[in-house]
Order: sequence, then structure tokens, then C-alpha cells
Amino acid sequence: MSIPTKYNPQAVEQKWYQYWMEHNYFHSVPNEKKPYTIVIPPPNVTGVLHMGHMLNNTIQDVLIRQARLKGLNACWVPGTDHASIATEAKVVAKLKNEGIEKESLTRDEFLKHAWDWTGKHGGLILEQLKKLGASCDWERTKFTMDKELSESVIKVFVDLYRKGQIYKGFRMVNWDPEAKTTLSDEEVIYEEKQGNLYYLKYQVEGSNDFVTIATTRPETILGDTAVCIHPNDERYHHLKGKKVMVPICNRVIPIIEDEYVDMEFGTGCLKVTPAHDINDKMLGEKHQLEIIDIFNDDATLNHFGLHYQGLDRFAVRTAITKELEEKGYLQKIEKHLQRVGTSERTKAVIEPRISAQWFLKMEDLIKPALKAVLEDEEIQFFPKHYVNTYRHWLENIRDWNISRQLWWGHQIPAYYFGDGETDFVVAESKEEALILANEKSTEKLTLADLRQDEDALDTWFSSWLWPISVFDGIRNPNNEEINYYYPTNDLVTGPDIIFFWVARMIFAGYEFRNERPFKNVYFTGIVRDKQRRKMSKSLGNSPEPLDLIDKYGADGVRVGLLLSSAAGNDLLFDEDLCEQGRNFSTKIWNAFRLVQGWEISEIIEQPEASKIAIEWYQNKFQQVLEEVEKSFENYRLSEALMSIYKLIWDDFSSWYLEMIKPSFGQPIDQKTYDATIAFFESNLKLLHPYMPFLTEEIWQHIKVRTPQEALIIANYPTKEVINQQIITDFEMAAEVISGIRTIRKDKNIPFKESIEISYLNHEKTSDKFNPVIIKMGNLAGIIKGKSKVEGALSFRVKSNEYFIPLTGSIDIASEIEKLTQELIYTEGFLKSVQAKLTNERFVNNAPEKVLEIERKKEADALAKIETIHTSLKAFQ
RNA sequence: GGGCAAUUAGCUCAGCUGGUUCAGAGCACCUCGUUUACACCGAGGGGGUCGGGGGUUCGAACCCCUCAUUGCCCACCA
Repeated sequence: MSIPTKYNPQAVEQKWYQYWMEHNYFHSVPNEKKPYTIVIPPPNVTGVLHMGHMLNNTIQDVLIRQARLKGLNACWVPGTDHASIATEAKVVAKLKNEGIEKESLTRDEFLKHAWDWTGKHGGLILEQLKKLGASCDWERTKFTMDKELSESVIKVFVDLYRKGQIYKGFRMVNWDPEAKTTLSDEEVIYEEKQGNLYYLKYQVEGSNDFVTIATTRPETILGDTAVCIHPNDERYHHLKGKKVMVPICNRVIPIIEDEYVDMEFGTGCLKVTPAHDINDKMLGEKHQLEIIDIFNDDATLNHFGLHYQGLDRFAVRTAITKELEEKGYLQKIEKHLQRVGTSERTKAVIEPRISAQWFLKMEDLIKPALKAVLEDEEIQFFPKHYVNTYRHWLENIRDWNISRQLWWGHQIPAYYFGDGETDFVVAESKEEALILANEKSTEKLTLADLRQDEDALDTWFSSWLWPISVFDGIRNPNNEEINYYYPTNDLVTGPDIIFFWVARMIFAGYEFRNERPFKNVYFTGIVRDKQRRKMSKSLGNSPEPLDLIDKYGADGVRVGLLLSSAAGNDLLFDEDLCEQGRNFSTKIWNAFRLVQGWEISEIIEQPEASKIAIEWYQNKFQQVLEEVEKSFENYRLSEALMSIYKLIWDDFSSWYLEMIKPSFGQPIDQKTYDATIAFFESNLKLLHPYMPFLTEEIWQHIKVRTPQEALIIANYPTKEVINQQIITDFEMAAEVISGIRTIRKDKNIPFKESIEISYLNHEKTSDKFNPVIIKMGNLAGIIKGKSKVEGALSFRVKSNEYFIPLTGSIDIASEIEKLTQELIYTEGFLKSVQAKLTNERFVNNAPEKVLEIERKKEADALAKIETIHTSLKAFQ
């Protein structure tokens, strides 16, 4: 035989990917067909493919290929994200290796390095996706720093600013007083340290009462702007609405109430210092408190520190404690374990500090986003429970800080022209900014007088536009593409970015298009190893995706990933599953080899068994087609694939092909052959989204096809009316065949030795499948008997009895034992059914349908017991 | 601390509206088998008191209460 016994994916995958690319099947342009659109969650531009990407993109490819087969205009837009923090960190590290500090470079010099790096490593990940078979429209590949996407980001910023949605505000940042710089959260190391809890007495204004607060930082009392109690705390009800005086400086501050306060901790009374604590800052915003920053940028005290001005915070802590004690404000000191943030680099204790940042108001943006998901269900989440997470976040949202102290990214289009905080304008270009600035300024300004804000925008401030900006819908809101492709259909992503990305795309969709960005969101799980550990480079437990593809073929890996990934469940990745995928490839390949090897005869009659087999498989296929459809609609891709797997492996290969297989060396009749090829083709269509390479390879082996006839763009099988009866009849026949096989095995009757059976048809089953039973059981004949056959081996299917007269001797004792066991079991079953049926309340309450089933069970059991009894008598 | 999810066979999971099948699948396992597509295979087989305890119901893996364990997210405590 010219076709090898094993399918070799390495040899064909490259070939078909090229073929698909050459014939432009992935490319989409707007036409009269219905669009089906997916935008890829853009991976980091310098990222490398990991198992999470493999899963995520396999799912997207299955969706897009299925849509393509179903005749939709399928468009999958690929691209990458500039990932400002991640990429900048990589470039900084790389420069450091070369002995270059970021601080020694100008912004432009640094950006040149960053672009070089992007050019060198960028887009590698997209090339890797091609190996997986991803059918993206590569002509549409986008990068978030492309000219048109960048312009979209700037345009949106300016629009939102002019609408009053963007404002400059203050935010707590991690301040390193030694390096005098802000740090990202990742650069702060938290350490457990033994500290003290100081109990301080504040005098209530206009009385001799005191209230005691507990604090770990007595040096910050000079920045206090309130004292806070829990509204339900009865101990302090008498203080509501009063004011207290801060010790030493004697400033008068209000007593406020907030549920944030833990009544159990300390005295249940909290001092609020909005300038120096993140939680106090939140309270301050909520209660509109004054902010008093008492530190210089090296963490010494400023003029608010009064006589401590110029001293370091820790020196002040000791000194002020002493002063408080002397003046009678210190009630006690307790030991207290606390977590202190320190700088990764300088080891200095981090100081929370307020700094100017840009914010986007959330109040108006969340309204349509909540409505769309919670009320209208315009956007659906799979699995559904993520709606709760989404709602909780939206309902507790704070304004979005969109500025980052980074260079790699979109620079904020704010231009300063004076010394003051408010001397700036926001504009899409420097030229436009100059015009605006001159309207505002009293002096005549030139371009040289304008300084652009140093900060870059948060990466997500560009990716929230992704479904719109890839179709240029921000700059040209009425272009043909955006009108055709938007809203997109499905978004496939991880639940870890539900806030960062998914929710914000929904904001952007309604804000800029007045329409949802996508209809369905499919949340994938996290890829873990067999021990449930997250796959990561540092653990070294993540297989190299491309090695896996080399080993099992892309199809094998796709199957391996999909089989164990119900939507939303974490995926415990096991290489064995890829092996299963590869084995499946080989199985199909060999089924193809079998069919391919047949000699066809136009003369010979179609055997009866083949006729029935065809009729049966026709219906079985339809049944599975419907199942697959249903699973697919609910994004249960693993279920859909498993249905197809069983259809092809069990129903098609193990049953159908065996039913129609001609004897060795004999040709097959034309009719059966044609039907078989048609079935094979339908199977391939069904499977193609999951295993694109193998299916296309076989498709093109079956016969020579023109590019217009390629499987990737074939027509998906259509639904037909299902004859349920024939499927049920087959199941009965399959049990009979199985019964014959069991007896052959038990009694060591070789398959080659043909035998004869007779049966008593108590069930009145159709004898339609008898030719199939004859063939599959290698029977000389099957006789519908009128009475039991003495001294024969027997078995039962439902209440039917089958007899195999034996040439050798029968072990009577073991036959009796077998029958007795079956009898005991059936009688027990009958008893439980009758218990139900004699229960009056059951009979009165259960629906008629259920009663009918129970009555049928009873009748069947009675009939079966009857036949066992007669069989037993025969042995006595 | 707050919230969400999960707990069903050795493993990974289905079980959708409480009732077709004395609880299903795939893998793994056991037995037999070089029958002319395939040993990356075929045929046959074993395996679960549905996390524990209560309750509702004629009937519970499914609904309610409670406890336990695990995972995830958010806030992390002056």
C-alpha cells in the first residue's frame, strides 16, 4: 500500500498552512454575507507563546473555523499590545546588562532602544500562532502603537478631557525617600516588623473630655485632619458631630463616622491622615477632608512639623513620643506586628505619598456597562457566574488612574506653558496646543514654550479601544469596516483581566459607538500542571508549546488542550492528552486507508447489511450533529469535540465500517462506497474546526479538489429529520452482537468459526438489523424460534432470549449459577419498582409519564424473570 | 475579613427543568487477542453508599440549612 500506516503531521501541517495562506482563505472583506468577528486579545509585543496562549487561541480558531464553514464572513483580527510596564521593564533590564542606566538617557534615546527591541522581538508570538493553525486575517495585523491606533488613543483622551471626563487629581504612590522616586507596586517588598501601637489622647473641643486613638505612626499626628469612629459604636455616640484638638499643634479637626473603622481594633477610634496613608486618603476623599502633607521629598518634616522641621520621620517618632508623654497625651504603648513596605533597591521604608496623576471619571461610563450585562443581557458571560465579579467591581469602582510614570507608551497630550499647575492645555497635536495655549495665556507663546506632560498612558487606555480601533472606528466612525464588523461576536480571554480589559472595552463600546463591543465573552481557565500548579517559567513546569507541536502535531495538541477544558474551569494540562489527540489522528488516518484501499465494483449488489448500516449511520450522524450544535452554543467545546471523537472512533470506525467492510480481497459495491465517502466527508467537516490540518489532508486525498473546494471553506453539514427508531433498533442489535462476542470469548469459540443462533422475540423488536448481526457475529444464520432450545448457551437482551447450540459440552453448573445471579438481581429490581408502584402517594403525585415508565419496567422485569425460570427448569 | 466557585470512579470532568438507563464519559486499570485499516489497535471486564450531617418531597447527585475541605477574586487593618 502506498499510503503510510502512520499519519505524519510534521510533513503536512506546513504544507496546508501555506496553501490556506496562498489562497487567502483567512482574509475577510465586507460583503453581503453576515459577519462573524473576533478580535484577538493582543499578546505582549515581545512576549513568547505559552500554554495559556495555546489554549486561548485554539478556542478562537475553533470558533472562527466553524463560522467560516457555516458560511459566515469570518474575520479574526490579530495583533499585539505594546504592554508599557512589561516592555519598559525588559528594555531597562537589557540596558542595565549593557551598563546603561535609564536615568542617563533622554526620553528619545530610551524610546529608540525600546523600538529596536520591539523590532527585534516583536511579533514572534504571532509567527508561533501560525504553527498552531490559527486562521487569523494576517493582513489586518495591528499593533497598539501603530500610527492610526495611537491617534485613536490621543483623540479619545482629548475628547474625554473636553467632555470633562478626564481630570488631573492626586493619588497615593509608593515613594522611595532615598532615591526620591516613585515605585511600582511590584518594586515594593513587604516585611513583617515589630513596631508599637501608641495610644494617644485628643481633647474634645470645648470640654475636658478626651478621646483615645491608636496609631503606629505618632509622628504623623501633625497631618491629622479628622478622627473617625464607627457609626454604630455606642461608646462614642456622644462624640458625634463634635470636634477634637490635635495634641501639640492644637489644630481643631472634626470627628467623622465611617463603617471602615474596625471597632475591635485599638480603641475603635482612628486618626485620619489623608496625606500619609492610603486608607486615610480614601476616607479623606469620601468625607472631603483637608490634606496636610508634612513631609519633604526626603521624608524629613516640613514646616507643618513645627519645631521638628528638618528632622527625619523616625527621629521625630522618638522625639514626639517623648513630648506627648511629658504633656500627658500618651496613654500607653503596646507591641504590634506590622507589615512595612521597603524599597527593593534602596531598602528604604516606603512612604505613601500623594502625587498628581490623570484620572478618568467612572460614574457615567459604568451605567450602560452594568445595564448591558445585568439587565439587558446584551453581553453574555460564559460561565455565567463571572457576572457577579463584574457587578461587584463596577459597583465599587473608583476613578481610573490612567497616567503612568513611564516612557514607553502613548505620551499624555497635555502641554504646559506656564509655571502653575493649571497652565496647560490638552490637544491632539502640539500645533493645536499652541493655538489653545495662546488663547489662555497672557503672553505670546511659541512652540518652544510648550512642554508635554512626561507621563505615558496606562496600556489599558489603548487596549480598551481595541475592538473599535482595529477597524479605525475612532478616527473614522462611519467607515465601511467598522459598520460591517462591529460589534464583534465572541471574545475569548482569561478571567484575570475581566476588570483591566473586558469591562473597560464595554465602557468604550458604549461611550464611543453607543453599542456593545461583543456579544459573548468566553472565559478560559488557567493552564495548570497535573499537581494543579500554575504553569510558569520559574517553576519550569511548562512544556515548550512548539516542542509539543513537533511531537504530537498541532492537531494533537489542539485536541489535548480542548478535551480537558470546559469553559471557565482550570485546565490540568497533561501531555497524555496530546498523545490521545495524536492517536485519534492515526485512527482517522487508518480508517481512511481502509476505505482508500477498496476496489469498487459497479456490478455487485449492495448487501442488505450495508443498506441498513448506511441508513443507521445517516441518522446517527444527524443525532451527533445536533448534540455538537447544542454543546457549541454553550461554548462546551470539550463536549462537542468528545461527541465527534466518539462518533468517528466508535460509531463510524468500530461499527459502521465493520458493517460494510467487504470480505478480504472482495470489491465493494458502488452505492455503499459512495455513501461511505460521503459520510467520511461529513465527518471531516464536523471535525475540521478542531483538527484543521489532518482533515484538510484527508479531504484532499479523497479526491483532487480545486482551491474553491478546499475543506476550510466547505459547506457545513445541514440538519435533517432524525429517525429515532433506527437508532434505538441499532442499540438493541449492538447488545446482541456484544452478547455473541461475550459467549465466544467465554467458550473460546474462535471468530472464524461461524455459528448459528436462534431467538425468542418477546420484545417484538424489528428484525431489520439481523443481516448486520449475522455479519458482525459471523453467524451462519439467525432463526426466529418458537420455543427454547434445550442444552444451548443463552443470553438475554431486555426480555429477548438468544440461544447458541453448542458443539462441545456445556458446564451446567456455571450456567445455572449465571442464571441464578441474573434472577436474584432482576427480582431485586422488580421489588424496588413495585414498592414505588404500590406507594399510593407516588401514584397520586408522579406525572403520568413517570408512572408509565415504572409500569413498563415492572412488565419487563416480570417477563425476564419468567424466561429465566424456564431456562433454569431446563437444566433440572 | 468580604465575595464567588467547587467537592460525583484511580485521574480529569458531564449530569441542563428533582422522575427515561438500580449514577455517565474520556483516560488509566485488568483479561484475552499479531482476524488481511489501525498494538498510536481490537474484543471483553472491574470500579462510585455523588465531601459529612440534618431537612423539604411520593421521589434528591440536583432544592433548603449546617459543618468541613479546596481554589479564585477583592480588601487587608490604624
